[in-house]
Amino acid sequence: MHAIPIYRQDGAHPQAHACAACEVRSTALFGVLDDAGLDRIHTQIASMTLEPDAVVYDRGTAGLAVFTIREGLVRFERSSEHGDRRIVRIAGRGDLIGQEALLHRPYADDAVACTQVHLCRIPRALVDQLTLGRDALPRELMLRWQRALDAAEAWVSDLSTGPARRRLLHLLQRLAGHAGPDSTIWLPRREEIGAMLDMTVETASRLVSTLRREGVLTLAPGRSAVLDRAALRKALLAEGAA
Amino acid sequence: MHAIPIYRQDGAHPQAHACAACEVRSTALFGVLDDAGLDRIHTQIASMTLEPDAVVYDRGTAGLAVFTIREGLVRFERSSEHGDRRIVRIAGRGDLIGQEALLHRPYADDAVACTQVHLCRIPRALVDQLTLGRDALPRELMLRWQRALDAAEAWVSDLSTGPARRRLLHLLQRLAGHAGPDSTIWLPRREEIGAMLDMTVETASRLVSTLRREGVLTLAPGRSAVLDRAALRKALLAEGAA
DNA sequence: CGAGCCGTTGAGGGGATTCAAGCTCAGTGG
DNA sequence: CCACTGAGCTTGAATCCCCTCAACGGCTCG
Repeated sequence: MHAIPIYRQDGAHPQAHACAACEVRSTALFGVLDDAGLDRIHTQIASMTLEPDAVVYDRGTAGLAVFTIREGLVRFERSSEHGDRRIVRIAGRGDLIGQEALLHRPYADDAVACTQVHLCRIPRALVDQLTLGRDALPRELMLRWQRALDAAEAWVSDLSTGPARRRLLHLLQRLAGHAGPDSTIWLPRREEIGAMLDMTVETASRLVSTLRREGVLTLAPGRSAVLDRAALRKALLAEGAA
Repeated sequence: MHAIPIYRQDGAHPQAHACAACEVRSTALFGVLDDAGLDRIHTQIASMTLEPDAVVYDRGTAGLAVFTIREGLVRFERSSEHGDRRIVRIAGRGDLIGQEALLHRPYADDAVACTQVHLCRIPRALVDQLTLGRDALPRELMLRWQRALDAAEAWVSDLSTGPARRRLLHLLQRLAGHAGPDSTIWLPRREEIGAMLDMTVETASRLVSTLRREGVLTLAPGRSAVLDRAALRKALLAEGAA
């Protein structure tokens, strides 16, 4: 690890400034690149902002780019042949999404913004080009793949197992991981909770209300809420004991 | 794509013969290697056979090797802090497992043989060494990672969503994908079905019995069964219509 | 042969769904 | 300004699916 700035700050291109100011640059995909590789990339990376429920990409589309999440949450959806839709994973700040594009494969899920999202769009060709000859980048890529795989498996074991209340508590715990230090989390719509945890909106609503009455959760305006982390831990512990 | 044999057949080392005879060599990890890279590897790859319920590796262990499945099925398990265990994914012939070892990370799951399993154990150091300078291998690795990710997400959307009967039908459909042309599938124990689909053994038993009576399934000795693929399709279709 | 595991089936209860009715609140147009 | 509307959330009552508890039969194995 070096203390050298990862992205060069002397470029004239506007994106150079954006990269230099990027809050996640130390953990981002190109964190391993040196100056030699970095001069070329600013002009090809586009910074984008999406509003909640905006689509990043559609399942089945031939992808030409991967995306780094600079800020916000993105959910991955699949709908079965039966028509019902299920959220299979979420990704947050610092995560790389749409990696299947690098393999010239169609996107595997619908990717949709949960909150307002700031993304960097990285063309496939750029990664291909940087990958040749180097071996730090492939390793970095594989690391991200493994992270995604781990998240997907954890989704099965935490959010798709056991009674509804426990699944919701696990979801809150996970959302807390994406929260600021003030414990203000993004709280999904009831319908979205349903799609994440495979339950109806009514059940989701009942459970959220119960947790609110128990003091685990305090609703805040605009799809957000404040968590009592201690109470959440206690509630999760009580689940296990039973 | 070339028609050249992927593994050299003139080596004196016993593993060279095993590799030459390997049924999955065209789809295996080293399928992209040329002769130059192949001479060294035979001596380092170990062929192994495991009986059902034998452990390939344990979650949390510092892994020193990845494995290619030559034959059989392997399941990935996680147990929550509550003590209950959930199967989060299965892998079959041609799949690469334990890839996190390449990143010097502990294994993410318990990996357990479902059927009798034939594996090739590939030391991490060997892959590291072959990766340097080349770029075909990283691509091949990433492809496998993406496959695993896709499988994990499909597990959420197919096997963890909806009523018990539909989940079981989806599981059978998936097992059919690993079956021979005679439609004889490996049928998990009821307890294993429970861990895969998050249901009790009693429910699993009842549903299997029902499908047997409906003619979708015919039990065969030794944890196997014969599927009526047409009846299965019809049953799945009926699920959607309702 | 008894012990133990696995699978099956039954009866009863509970948790989640279904169906249904209000509620709040932001946006719209009279 | 305010009724009107529709989307999202909440709550209630009835139903049903699945779990729990329980008993029993087949099978392997010591």
